Amino acid sequence: MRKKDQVEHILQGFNPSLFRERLIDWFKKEQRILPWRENQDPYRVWVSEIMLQQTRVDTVIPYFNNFLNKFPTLEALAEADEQEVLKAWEGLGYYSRARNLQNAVREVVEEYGGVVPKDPAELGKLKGVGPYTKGAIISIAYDTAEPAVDGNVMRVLSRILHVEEDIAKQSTRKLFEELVRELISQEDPSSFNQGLMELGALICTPKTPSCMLCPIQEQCLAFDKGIETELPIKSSKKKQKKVPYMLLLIQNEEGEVLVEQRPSQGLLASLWQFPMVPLSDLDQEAVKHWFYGEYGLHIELKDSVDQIKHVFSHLIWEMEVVKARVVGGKLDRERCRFVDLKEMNDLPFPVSHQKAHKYISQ
DNA sequence: AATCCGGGGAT
DNA sequence: ATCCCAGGATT
Repeated sequence: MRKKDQVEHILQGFNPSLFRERLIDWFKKEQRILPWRENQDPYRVWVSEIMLQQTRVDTVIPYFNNFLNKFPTLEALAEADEQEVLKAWEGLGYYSRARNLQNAVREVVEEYGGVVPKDPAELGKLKGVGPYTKGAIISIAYDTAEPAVDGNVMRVLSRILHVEEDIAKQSTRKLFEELVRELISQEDPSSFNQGLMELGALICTPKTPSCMLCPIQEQCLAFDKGIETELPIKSSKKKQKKVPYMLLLIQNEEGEVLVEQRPSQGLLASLWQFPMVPLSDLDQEAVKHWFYGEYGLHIELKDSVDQIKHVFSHLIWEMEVVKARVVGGKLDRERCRFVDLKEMNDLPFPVSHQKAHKYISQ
């Protein structure tokens, strides 16, 4: 009840029909030509929305085209091998998106007869489909008037309507959803939602918005007050923790390299990597001993060839890349084996470990 | 409400 | 260096 009063207060004196008209006209004229805008196929819209989570349009385009080539339909993706799906996602990040997408697609094929649900509640139950993605799919693929509030929408509306709530909070996203429910076009919710996001991507950008080109300039409270770069307000996140590792490039007599598959949950789940020795609780002399205990192999450390720093959203890996060779023992570890370079190329590797590929001797 | 989960581009 | 990106799941 309080949030409703807040919505009413924020929209006091605002002209929604003028806003809708100008936004949609601008979008229809200025929208970018993008592969997922070729048609309204719910599967294509779905794949694009998952890929676009926390990921820029220019980054997604080649992945989207490749992915739709390999998995053209819901059924094709449902039947695909998970490793193949991860390989198609390699380098895109947030790999649980790929696994959740395939899980959800399989559910749609089995439980919904291969038809992406049109009911928001049903759609929202699917793995990886949250409040934003649900609204995006339902409005873009099915022309249903539901909010699709992402970072762009919160930035654009916080400026136009002068909202000073912290957009890092979940409750603020809900506030914007209520605002969009009042503003959204019932006639063309797809162009309205996409228009808000397109405006955020092309005009109402984070640092230096192009207000002189904005179709909504006349209605924008932030522009009127000259505070557009002060909005939105977002609390800052804390910085990443550094974790030191030794990355081992271990080759046997045949020149094959030791690789292992990461656990099926957590960071970089199910991707492949080179053995990493945690150094935070280990001095370098103890590495060989630790490695024998974990892998059953006696190794001899050779050259240290590089120092790789890889930044994640919540931590930083600092990896010393060391070459090594096997001098004895017997490999005894799950999800771990020697592969030649041809095999290695078929396995999905995180970018952090791709950086070490070039140091492998031929 | 916090934290986890990738990688890259813009500033 | 810092921010942010067509966010969601887990705790």
